[in-house]
Formats: sequence, structure tokens, C-alpha cells
Amino acid sequence: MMVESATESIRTTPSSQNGVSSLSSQSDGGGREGGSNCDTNGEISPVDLLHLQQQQALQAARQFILQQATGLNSPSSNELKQSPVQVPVSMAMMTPQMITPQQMQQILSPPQLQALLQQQQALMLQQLQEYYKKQQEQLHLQLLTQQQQAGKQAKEEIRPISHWGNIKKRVAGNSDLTQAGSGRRIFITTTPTDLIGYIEKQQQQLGNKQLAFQQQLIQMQQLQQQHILNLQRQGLVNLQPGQGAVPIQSLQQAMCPTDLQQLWKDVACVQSTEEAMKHEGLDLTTNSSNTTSYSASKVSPQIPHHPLPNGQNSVHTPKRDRARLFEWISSFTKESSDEHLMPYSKGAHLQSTHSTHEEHTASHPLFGHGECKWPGCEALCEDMGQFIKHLNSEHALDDRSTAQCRVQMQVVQQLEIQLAKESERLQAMMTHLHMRPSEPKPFNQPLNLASSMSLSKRESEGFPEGLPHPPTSAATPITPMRQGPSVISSSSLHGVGPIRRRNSDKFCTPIASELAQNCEFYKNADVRPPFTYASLIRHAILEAPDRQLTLNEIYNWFTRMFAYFRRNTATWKNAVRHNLSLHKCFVRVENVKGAVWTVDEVEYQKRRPPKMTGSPTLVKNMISGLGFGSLNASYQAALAESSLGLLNSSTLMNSTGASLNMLHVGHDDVSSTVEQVNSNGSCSPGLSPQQYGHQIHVKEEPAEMEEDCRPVSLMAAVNQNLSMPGDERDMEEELPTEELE
DNA sequence: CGTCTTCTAAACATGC
DNA sequence: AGCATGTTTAGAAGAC
Repeated sequence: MMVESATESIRTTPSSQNGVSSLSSQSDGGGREGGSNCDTNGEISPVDLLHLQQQQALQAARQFILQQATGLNSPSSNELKQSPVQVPVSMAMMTPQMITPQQMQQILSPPQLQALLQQQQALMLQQLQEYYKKQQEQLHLQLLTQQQQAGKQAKEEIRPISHWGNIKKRVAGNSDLTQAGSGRRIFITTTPTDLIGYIEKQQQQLGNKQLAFQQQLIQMQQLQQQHILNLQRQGLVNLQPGQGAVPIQSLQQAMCPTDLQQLWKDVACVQSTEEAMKHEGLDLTTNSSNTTSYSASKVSPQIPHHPLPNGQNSVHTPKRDRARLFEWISSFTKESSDEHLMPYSKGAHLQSTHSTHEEHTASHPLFGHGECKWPGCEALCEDMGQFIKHLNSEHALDDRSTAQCRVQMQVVQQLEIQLAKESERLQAMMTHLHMRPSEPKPFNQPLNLASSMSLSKRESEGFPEGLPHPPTSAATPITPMRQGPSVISSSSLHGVGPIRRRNSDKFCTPIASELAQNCEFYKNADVRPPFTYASLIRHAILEAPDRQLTLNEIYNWFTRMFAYFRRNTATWKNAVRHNLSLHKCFVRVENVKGAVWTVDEVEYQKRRPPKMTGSPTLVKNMISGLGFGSLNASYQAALAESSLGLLNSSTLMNSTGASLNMLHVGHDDVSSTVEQVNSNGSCSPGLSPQQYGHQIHVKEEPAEMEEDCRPVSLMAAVNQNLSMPGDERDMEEELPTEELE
């Protein structure tokens, strides 16, 4: 509440209308502004400065989030181009004026959309980390300056905190400090030791306030994210690209996990949470009943344009209020964590754990790049031994470490919420793009990354291996017209009711690669896969270790691989049985255990050519990407716009190369398919055409093998989509249109 | 407009 | 009888 009030002035500045430019201006001048504020306003304490800095940073983060949240729907994001801040992938989401969500969906496959979101977050994370570092350094300088001005009163002996130890270093290295904002150069006449003493005293005095502030921030973020989530849900349903009535102010309050990283640095300023709690007679882990008086405060953060009342300055919060605030926080922490994390707790925790350990080194999770990774520490350690020593001395089991652990738990919790939010947003996006807009589907299938991952592993082990594997994985038959499955064919966009998915088979879709790429998506999203029953059944059977499955096993495969097939079981099971019986390619074999189903590849290949009918027109249309031209144009524009400045050209180059490569391959594949068709169609189905046809089919398998063995996780998906040409390939599948002409 | 393919639904048979 | 499995038919729909 206080945070919002404190940032209100910032938010209402003209520059805040543009989130990114606001960020950039804050990033460039935030520190200086703070400095000059202190010069002109003697009432502002260093703590105010600190908080102002934090709020500026958080505001910037919110605006990032805002951009993210409104990126798809914002009708005008031209101003983004003006931003000097480079937000690589997120820009792809910020240029929606080029493509509607529906087009986006047609253009991008589910994992691509998912990856875009994730890439965006990852990049935001990086940028915000850098930004925060910058901010913090400025902050330290200002703090020191302010504290020097305030005088030296260091009398109490306070145990230094590593975070402030860093300041010591900085102070020692900066005997003269420039107060940029005022333009005055201040020469510090005091010794660093004096300053440190003062700082530490200040730190102790501020400890409780800091802690309250941090705790409150966390809770604020939870509230905000929940609110944003709700807004997003509504926005995805209600907000169309042409509408600009996005509750921007409320969305600006969105927080991102990066905020929490900043929190950590600030939390390091808190001397002891336990001590604070002793003083306040509070315990974060207990649920206080005295929360009714703050019920209004709970709600208020969710109200756009209505920042928290009475939150003019968190620094001036009286102790009593802080105590009550603690109560409120602790009670709400319980609430939010219990209520909102439940459905996602498993997967979300996995994810957050994963990301938290992103930078772990092989030696010690808390030691990397010569730095102690203890939250807020960053102490430099030459080697492992020194680090261990440091760890034992500085981060021993004491009040401070315990408190930090608690905060870290909250950080994780927050990340979980964030993940849940993003997951749900993804679900909403996918649902919106796949289903009829009038039929918003409930997300009654929570993500379960744990099970998904384990399943994927197991499945990858059991993948068919009998088929020959051409050495060139690039030979994976990807053609421009294969966007049907890879990009979720338009028919599948409306995944309710009868669906014609002939595109997938017709275009010799590499179901395996598509499925491998979108495996996680289909497992979790209630989206109909753009494959025929026959191709799915065949895939399931071929995926089996001995290439045979009982009917029940096929059922299980369907339900396991596709969330969509976890409902309406009677319908699709009937269809499966129907397909098994109908298609000659499925052979029933009496086994000892009973009957199993196998695939007659020859029959399966026989079955496919007629669909092509060898029509030159069809082939031509396919090659020219008929029907996708306009989309391609817009998508290309959007992609170029988003990628050029964002993907740092390397990824773009890769994808361009990949697309060209794929284009070539795709073209070849089409040609070969045509050739196959002609052979099968006009000539007698001799051995060689069928072998050729089989060969073509076989070309799909390597991708299947490769990609299904890839580690699957959200983070992995990000990496895959960031780095693997195979994934960019999908994004580029639409591009060849013009290049081919 | 006809053909092909796919999907859905349903009826029916068989075996446990 | 109920269920799982398997076969067959019919109709609708999309693509060509």
C-alpha cells in the first residue's frame, strides 16, 4: 500500500505513460534525481531515498510487466520502438498491431507462444538484474552522501552485513563521490570506517522498517499478481486488438520475480528479522487474527488508480503500524500461499527451483563466478575454500540467516505465484486462440511438470529405434505448408466439435517432431492436437518399445500425451477403435496376453499418397504458401521488428539460416513427395516408389528421436526456443512464402 | 458438384 | 449384466 502511494508520483509523470521509456529514464537518471531531491528537500531521509529508488525500480519492473501483459492486446505499441531499452523477445509480444492474436496463433505454434512468454521473462530478468545493480550502486552512493551530510553518529556496534560489506569496498574505492543530481562534488572527508559505522547504525535503525517494507512488498506483489491475473483473464477474453481500454494503471502494478531479487539485496540491509520480530512481538509464521482492520488495505492494491491509502511514505510508518502490518502480512502470506499456490504448487515449485538454481555451479549452489550467491551477499571469494569459510562465518545458522531463509522462501513462493500466473496466462492465451472466443474453457488441468517431465523421459527411452536415421537432422521434412501442425492448423484452432485435420497428414506432417516439440503443451493444454486419429495411433504404436500396443495402451497413450483426450473419452475412444478397424495399416495381432495392434508401414504409406493426388496445383499452392501470404507478410514484419533489435541478431541469423535451410529442405521434401505421389499414382506401386515413400517417412523419425529426448521443462523450452534452430524453424516456416516467389 | 478423407455417432458382435 | 474390445455403417464436413 505504501509502495503504491510512494510510487504514485512517479507513475503519474508523463514518462510513465510509456513504460519502457519510463524505465529508461529512471534507469538513467533515477539515482541522480534522488540525489538532487535530497539536496532540495532536507526532510527526505536516506531511507526515503532508498525506498524511492526501490520504488522506481519496482515501478520499472511493473511497467515491464505491463508491457508484457498488454503486449498482445495493446493496439498501439509504437512507442516501444522509441525505447532505448532493448527487450529482445518481449518485443515480439509488443508488436501486436501487426498481427492479431488469432493470426499470432496461426503463425506461432503453442510452444512458440509459450517460449515467447518465457523468453520475454528471461530477458526481462536479465535486464532488470542489470538495471537493479545499476540502481543499487547509485543508491549506495547517494546513501553514503546523505549519511555523510547527516553527520556521524556511529556509536553502536553492529555486526556488519555482507551487503554493507560491499559498500565498504565501494566506499573505500571512492574517496570522493560525485553527487550527480546536484551537480555538486562532495569530497568525503570522513574515513570509510566512520561512514560504515554510521551506515551500520542507520541500518539497524532501519532494519525493522526495511523488513516490514520488504514483507509488504512481497504481499503487494502477490496481490498485484492475482489482480493482474484476473485482469488478464478478462483481457484475453474481452480485449481485442482494437481495444485500448486496458487498465494500464492497474497493470502497472504487476510485479515480476525480478523485484524479488532486488528485495534480496535490500533484505540484506535488514540486520535481523528475528530481532525485528522480537521488537514487534510478531512471528511471520503465525497467522494473526488481528487482520480485520486491514481488510481494506488488502483490497485496495487491486483497485486501479487507487493506491493504498495512508501509504504516503512507508518510512514514516510508526512502529505500531508496522507491527500491525506484520500481522497483516503474515496472515495474508498464509492465505495467499495456501489458496493460490495449491493447484500449481508441484509444478510451480519445480519451476522455481529450477530457475533459482539456474546459475549454480558444479561446486556449490551458493558459489559462482567467484561470488557468494547468498542472497544479498555477493562477497568475493577466490576459491571454494575461501567461500566455505565465508559461508560458515557470514552465513552461519543465526537469526539473520534464518530470516533470510524465510524471505527466500517467500521469494520462491512469489516465483511460484508468478509461474502459476504465467502458466495460467499461457493457458488463457492458448485457449483463447485455439477455442472459440465465446467458449472460454476452464483450466481444470493444472500443470504438472513433474509428472510430465518424468513421463517424457520415460517415453524418450521407449522411442522407436528401428528406422534408419539419416545423419542430417536438417532433413527433417519441414515444408512451408507444414505449418498446419506446427502452428496449430486453423482447423484445430477451434478445437471443439468435428475437426478436419487433413493438413497434417496431407502435408506429410512430421507428427513426431511436432509432437516432440509441443509435447509439453499438448500434455498440459486442453487443446486438440492437429493430427488425425490414424497418425496419432500410428505414432503411439511406433513409440512403443516393441511397436505394438493393446487398445488400452493406446488409450493410455492418448490420455497421457494429450490433455484434450482426458475428457470425452467415449467419443475419442470410439474413434480410435473405429480407426484401428477401418485402416488397413493397423494390424491386429493375437498375442499371448491378448490382442495387440501394430502398424503396417507399407499400408500406411500407401494410404497417404492419394491424399496428395499429385495435383500440381496443390503442390504449387503449397510451395507458395497459398493462404498464408498475408499472414506471412504481417508476421514477417512483426518478426523483423521484434527480432532485429531484440534477438541480438545472432538468433535471428540462426533462424534465418535455419529458415533458408528449412526452406530448401522443405522444398525438396515437397518435390520428393510429389515424386512419390507420381510414382505411386501413375506407375505401378513397385518396390522402389514405396521404398522412396518409406524413406520420406523415415526422414521424420530422426527429429522424433532427437527432439523427444530433449529435456523438457519450461526453462528448457525457453532455451530450446532461444537456441535451437529446430524450434526457430517453426517460426520461420511461414517465411518462405516470399522467398520462394 | 463429385470424390476423398476424416471425424463423430451409433449399432452390433464377441469375449471376459 | 456390465464392460472392454472390435467391426461396421451412416452422416456430416472440409479439402480438392
